[in-house]
Formats: sequence, C-alpha cells, structure tokens
Amino acid sequence: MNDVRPARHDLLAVLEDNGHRVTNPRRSVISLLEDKSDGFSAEEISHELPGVGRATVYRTIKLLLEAGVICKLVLPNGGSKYSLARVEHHHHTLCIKCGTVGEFRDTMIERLVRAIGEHISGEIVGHRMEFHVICEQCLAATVS
Amino acid sequence: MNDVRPARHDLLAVLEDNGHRVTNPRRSVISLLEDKSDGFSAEEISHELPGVGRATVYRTIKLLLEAGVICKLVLPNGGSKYSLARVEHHHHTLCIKCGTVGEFRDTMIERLVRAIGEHISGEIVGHRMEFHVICEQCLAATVS
DNA sequence: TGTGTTAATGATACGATATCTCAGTATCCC
DNA sequence: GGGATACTGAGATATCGTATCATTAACACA
Repeated sequence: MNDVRPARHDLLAVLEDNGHRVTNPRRSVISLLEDKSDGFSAEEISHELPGVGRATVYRTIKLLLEAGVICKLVLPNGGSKYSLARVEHHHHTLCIKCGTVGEFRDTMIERLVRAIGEHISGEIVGHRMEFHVICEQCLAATVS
Repeated sequence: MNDVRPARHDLLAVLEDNGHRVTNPRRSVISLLEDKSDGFSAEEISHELPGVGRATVYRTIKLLLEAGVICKLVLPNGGSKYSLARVEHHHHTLCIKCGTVGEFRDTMIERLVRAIGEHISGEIVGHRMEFHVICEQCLAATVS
C-alpha cells in the first residue's frame, strides 16, 4: 500500500519502442504531462500548448494509453482525466473538491474481486474501483 | 447478494413528493423507463418518445437522479447509462458486449471500503465499484 | 550527408452528448 | 374557473473526442 514510487518511465522511449516516431509536438506533450503529478485532462494539456494541435494532443495521449504508461479515469460527470501509471495495477482516488487524482494499490481488492466473481452471473473480465475523497489539501483549506 | 427485488417505486409520486408537477411528458418518460430492466441511456429514451422533447427527457432523468430513484453509471467510453435503483446501496455489472447493466449488493465491499479508508490520505466520502463482465446471454451467443 | 517513403501534423469539419434560452403552454392551488 | 408559475420543446450552444486530408517532418538507407 502506498508504494507509489515515481518509477519515471521515459515516455518518449516508450513511444519509440512501440514503433512510433519521436517528433517535436510529442516531445512537448510528454514533457508537460511528466510534470503533472495529480492527473490531467486532454483539454488542459491542449490549452497549455497553443503551439500543438488539439488532435495531436489527443493522439499522443491515446498512444501513451495504448502503451500502458498512462491510465484513463472517467469522472462521474462523464469527463476524462489521465494520470501517469506509476504502479502496475492500481485504483484511483478522486478529490471531489479539486479533482486531484491519486492512485493506490491494495491486494485486498483483488481478493475481493475474485470472491465476488463467484457470485455474479456471467464472466468477469475487469473491474473498476475508485474512491471519492476530500484530499488533505482541501480538508486543510476547509478547516481554516 | 442477488436480493434485487423489484421494489417498484411509484416514480411519479416521488416527483410529486419532491415538489415537482406531474405532466404528460414526465408520465411518458417514467412509464417507459419503468419497463427498462437492464439500464437505459437518455438518447435511447428520447428516440423512443418522439413526442417528448429531448431537453425534457434529460430534465426528467436529472430529477429522478436527484431524488435517488435511479442511478447513473458512466461507461468507460464516457457515455452514460441509468438504471432503476432497486436496492439501496449497490454496485453495477456492465456487459462489455451488449452493454446490459446489472446491479448487486455485497456487504464485503462496504467492509473493504472501511478497511482501505484507514490507509488512504484524505477523507473518503464515497466510492464506486463496477465489474466488467460478459453476461450469460452473450456467453451463450459466443459458444454457438 | 542527401533523399525518398511514409508516418505525423494541424486546421477544420464532424458526430455525439448534454445544457441553455426563451416564448408559449399546462399544471395545480385557491 | 382563473392566475401565478413551473414546465415544455425547438433550436442554439458548449464540450469532448474523432475523421479528413493536404502539407510537413522523421528516419532508414544509400
């Protein structure tokens, strides 16, 4: 638990390894989102990179997603956020105040999934679990 | 587990109790979605009710959502489905083939949430858990 | 180091989803 | 039955993500 080490992949190298070209727009996108520690949205990245086309931002994010180095989180309102996939299989916390995304890993969940699987009709092929929280920062801000 | 009894609320009465008017468009929407046992989307309802404005469909669904008698499920692709909230607090299964939504209740999950809460920074205010499955029908269809 | 193949780019159009606006209408309290 | 007002629906608008396609840049190879 909480073994969220910043196992910094070289995202550019990942693209290269997957047979994609290293271009300037991709460099820009990647260097920006490597600094985002608490999740980011595609539009956010796009706005912060006026020199890069919106389509390219979306395409780059999709490539990284397919490579498994970032992961997608669909918000309750239907929007999407992404976060660097620091740990292999993990789940997310989502602050309902500021939208910060965190990640954690817990083997109890996997055990639970297996246990529940035996009681559900059909075949389980995946699961999604997320916690809606008020993060430390927002808690502190509320108290004041 | 699996205690999904059809505890049929009178959805119209719920609206009334919340101070809303009973109108013909709302009657149409509600009577249609009371027959949907495996989830529905707003657009789906709208298409099946050409006589009712799209905005009204969305508005009615939102009212029912606020009243807590239906619940919203955000799909991995960002779309939304809704289902009648038959059991108080429950979780969903989502067939990745046909999109059918099921619901189930399991106290193990709640216990797990409490246990994990002690290890997560911040305050947990809610959670969401869903299982991606291939439902019985789709399994049967695949075998043939 | 040049060059050709081909992947990548970005402006723009498009589709899907959901909300907003606002004049006209229906509800329901009295 | 009448009136205040919540509700309706057509259409405009906003947002998110993808498709199109002419132009440009990457990179393997000579």
